[in-house]
Amino acid sequence: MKKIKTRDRILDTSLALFNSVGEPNVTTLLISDEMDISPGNLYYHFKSKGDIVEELFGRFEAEMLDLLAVPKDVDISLDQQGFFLHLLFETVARYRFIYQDLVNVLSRYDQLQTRFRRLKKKKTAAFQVICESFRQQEMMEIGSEQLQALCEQLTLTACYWCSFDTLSHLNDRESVDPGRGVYQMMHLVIPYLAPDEQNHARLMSRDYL
Amino acid sequence: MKKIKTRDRILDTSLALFNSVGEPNVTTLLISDEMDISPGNLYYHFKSKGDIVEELFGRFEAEMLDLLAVPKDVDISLDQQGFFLHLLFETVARYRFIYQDLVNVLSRYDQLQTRFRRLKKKKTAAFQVICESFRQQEMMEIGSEQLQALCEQLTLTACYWCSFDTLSHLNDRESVDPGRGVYQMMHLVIPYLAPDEQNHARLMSRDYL
DNA sequence: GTCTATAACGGGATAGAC
DNA sequence: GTCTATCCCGTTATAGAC
Repeated sequence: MKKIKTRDRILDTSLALFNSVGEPNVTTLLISDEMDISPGNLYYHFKSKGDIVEELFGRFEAEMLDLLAVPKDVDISLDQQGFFLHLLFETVARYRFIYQDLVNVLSRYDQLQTRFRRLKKKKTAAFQVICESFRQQEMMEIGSEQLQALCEQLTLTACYWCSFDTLSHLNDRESVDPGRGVYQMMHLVIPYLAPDEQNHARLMSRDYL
Repeated sequence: MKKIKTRDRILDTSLALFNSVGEPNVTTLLISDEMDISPGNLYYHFKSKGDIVEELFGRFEAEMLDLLAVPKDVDISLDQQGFFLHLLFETVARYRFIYQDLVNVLSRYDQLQTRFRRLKKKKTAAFQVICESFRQQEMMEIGSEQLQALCEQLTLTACYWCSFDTLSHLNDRESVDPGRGVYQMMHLVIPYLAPDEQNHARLMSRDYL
């Protein structure tokens, strides 16, 4: 059993603390305390708290970009979409601290703003590709104005469902169930699906509750 | 021209600053500086920064509760709903600082948590009443499972649209256009409306762009 | 009611020994 | 690589004069 490097342990515990009590409420002292190392040691590995945040954001960004690289002009099935949504919500949940105080976090680390916005655009684009595929397979019927609104709505929900959900149970902020989010997303799409697909999607969505 | 009381001026400037740079980034010094009064003077009127936040939240809460008191068993027209949404978004936009760093704000002033959650529930309930009215007028056809998902979605959007929108233009955080939010909300409802109403709603929604 | 001055605190960050 | 001790600064909050 290989020993995990201190640097990585810092990132891991930081992430856990950020998620559970919110990034602004986490001091460098708390992090080092939790790990039973000295504050100085922490600053040996990272020259500032901001650096930790940025590196965590970088990880998130990389995972998301990887996930959002949806191939164009390929037939996407409802099940594949469900799986995609599942992964998406799972990833967001793992880095939920970013979204929970979004404006605050982005305003303090301002190089993150453009990167975050790019991510948001990619998200919308990915949903557009998926819907486009559905449309080509004649599984979906939707006007272009509605499509635009739908994809925006999907992006909004992908970003904020996790925060919205924790509002309902602010007590235990450790565990987050991504299922409900997937369920909501599917129900956004369902009205625009062809009748047969609607039933399929409805049945599928229940598995996520 | 009557002189505005200092106490109220503090609340007003605080609100403006909170909205434009985020509550956590606003110090009591900044507030008093902006008003050209001394920090001590500020503390004469409010015993802490938290008190200012709480009083502003109280105002928001009162306005919202007033707005959300939708009468039951009354026929609601699409136009009335549009007006309601407009007021709703306008109010949220005026107190958008609460939502922009929601988790952070709620975690630091923990008595606000339950109050906020109650507000959220009332929001969902109000949407349910409206949809119920539509259904009774046979303007809307929707299953109870979908209805639940729809109302949750409406609540989510009502809460977060404003923050989501400012992400697109983080430069000027002073002005917020509530129109797009109303537009999105309408497009959530449209798929479940009867054909005639759909057209009406679509036309209406464009006015908000 | 409003001001100035200052105390008290907490968090981020550094220096230097081991 | 890790530790202890310490500095610096911003922020909240208070004391007391006007």
